[in-house]
Amino acid sequence: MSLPKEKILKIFKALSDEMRLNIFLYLLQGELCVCELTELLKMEQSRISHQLKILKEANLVNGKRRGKWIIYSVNPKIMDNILIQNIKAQLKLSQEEQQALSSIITLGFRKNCRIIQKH
Amino acid sequence: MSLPKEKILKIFKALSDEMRLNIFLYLLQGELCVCELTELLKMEQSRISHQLKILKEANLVNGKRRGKWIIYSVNPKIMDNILIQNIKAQLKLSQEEQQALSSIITLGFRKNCRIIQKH
DNA sequence: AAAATGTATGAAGATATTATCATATATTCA
DNA sequence: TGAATATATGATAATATCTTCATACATTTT
Repeated sequence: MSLPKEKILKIFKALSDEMRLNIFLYLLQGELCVCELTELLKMEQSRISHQLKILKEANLVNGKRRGKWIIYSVNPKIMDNILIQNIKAQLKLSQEEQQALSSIITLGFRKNCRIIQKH
Repeated sequence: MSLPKEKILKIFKALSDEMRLNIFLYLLQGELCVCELTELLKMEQSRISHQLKILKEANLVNGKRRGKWIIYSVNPKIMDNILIQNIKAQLKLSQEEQQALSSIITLGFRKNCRIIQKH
């Protein structure tokens, strides 16, 4: 699948931020809820949400509600694009990131998640 | 050739600007001096130069002096990268842009270039 | 050598992006 | 139903990026 220049530009903009690129790389490994991303990136929830919105608007990811969580995953349609396939092939999470991801999954973090809420 | 995340990030940043993306697409078609880019993009010379610097720092292009001109071209090394190859394959100049490029080349614009100088 | 041409660059102002805070909303749990 | 949890979002503050202007520098032309 080939995409028009504006869409590609939007994708570049979305991925031109380290934090968003990391979120995208995590999601390429599998679906995650916001609280899991908050834990993985050690950043405030609202910050994550804002970044997710930008990734969503670039059509890179989408989120669907499941219970009280919103589960984000890579938009399957965008994976038809060879550019995105190459990003996946070329960019990998670091050992530590991969490790952190694994523990969150195996420990079932989501079930007893406690988000850093300030209020 | 595979590139580390920081380099890819820098490339995304460089290409996340419409003007820079266009410059890069033009240069994918062949080398151009600054005054030719100024003509093609209808933008101020210093603006073009600043943008070229960012593309250069991302290792996407490089410039070498030839007479009084500085000729920019795509860094051949970066073309080893499959991501960049896909960008080239997927993103094309519009008809008008392609047309403008052709005339600049065939008319030998560079030789009697007059840059919009304000001073 | 002086003038003109082509390009680069630092600084300042103009814009855009991002982070943070406060709060709203939806859902679940007790 | 009320409290707690998970997420989203608008507004503002903090930063970063971009544009423009003035000018410097290298080369060429006269």
